[in-house]
Amino acid sequence: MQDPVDRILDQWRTEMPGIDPTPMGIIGRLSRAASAVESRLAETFKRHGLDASSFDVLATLRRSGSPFRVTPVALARDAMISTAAVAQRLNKLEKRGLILRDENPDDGRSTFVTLTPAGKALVEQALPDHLATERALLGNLSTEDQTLLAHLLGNIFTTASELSSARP
Amino acid sequence: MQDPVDRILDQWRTEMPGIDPTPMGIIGRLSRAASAVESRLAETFKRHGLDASSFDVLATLRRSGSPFRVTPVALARDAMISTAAVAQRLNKLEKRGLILRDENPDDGRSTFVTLTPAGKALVEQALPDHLATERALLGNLSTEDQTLLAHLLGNIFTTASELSSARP
DNA sequence: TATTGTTATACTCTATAACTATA
DNA sequence: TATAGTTATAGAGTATAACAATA
Repeated sequence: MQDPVDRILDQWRTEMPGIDPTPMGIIGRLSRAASAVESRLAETFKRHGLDASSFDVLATLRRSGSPFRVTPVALARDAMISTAAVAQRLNKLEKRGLILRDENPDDGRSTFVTLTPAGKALVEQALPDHLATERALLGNLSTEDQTLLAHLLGNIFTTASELSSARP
Repeated sequence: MQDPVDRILDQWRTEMPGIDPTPMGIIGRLSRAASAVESRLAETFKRHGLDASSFDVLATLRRSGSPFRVTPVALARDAMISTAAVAQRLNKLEKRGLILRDENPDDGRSTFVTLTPAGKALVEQALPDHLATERALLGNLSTEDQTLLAHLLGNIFTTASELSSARP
């Protein structure tokens, strides 16, 4: 059974017999799977007036527990983006009344980002739908396969992170 | 052993005991792995004066075999982007002398995109380095694990594609 | 001096729409 | 009418740099 990725590998084997394209099969499928999954998740978010980055912020606040308050630095670390990018995400969410920014009385430099009742309601409304989509995406995999997949992906993530920090 | 994704799942289990966040563990690791891998690949491409989308086009042309000629529609299908996006990728590559556009004498609407000798040389120079990076990213996985991972990812990709086309 | 957070700015990538030309 | 391809344009998202304020 030939899928598009297998056909690509065959082309390479014919054209460049000296090189082994096997790794492309795994990395290629990783990219394609991630991108297809992303599209499905985006559809779900859109139904709730959200996108992945907005949901990301709201979900981080929600799962942090009462009082649903996190600093921008923590949000940046969590999402692996710059604090400037966080500030712009927050501007959008603040305009919509989904989060608000408070001063930190103990540290004048710092800001508290807090989920508003509207923001909490929205993320709690989107969450079950989001999880249903994720469950559907995994629907063909047994529990054992899912556990295995999580481990394999975790391994790649770790390797990729170490590769990066290995270059000074 | 707790990784960041496990901590996120624990937070959800505490905050929303009614919902099962397990699918987030797999989908979350898929996104993170893909994004970390993408960063590593980008570093390699950069060393050769390329980025992922440019490499993508050049590689498609190269592996198509002599005369290294493909139409924009085929490139769009292959990369899963619009033909307008392809035209803009081609403009960049054409300015750099890495591809050229010819008319199709048999169909006046159609264009042939051809790899120049410079484009061929560049992609052939980048290819071994690119594969070495991919191999390094998979370095901790046995051959069996890699085969398994390819199957699991293929399964998710298929499910995601069917989910999408299932909505009319 | 280092940290927190923001804005201004520029960059990259994409899709949509409008258009030309050919089949 | 449908297909191939292009440009113009706008939108989304990011990072870098510069800055203000506080630690």
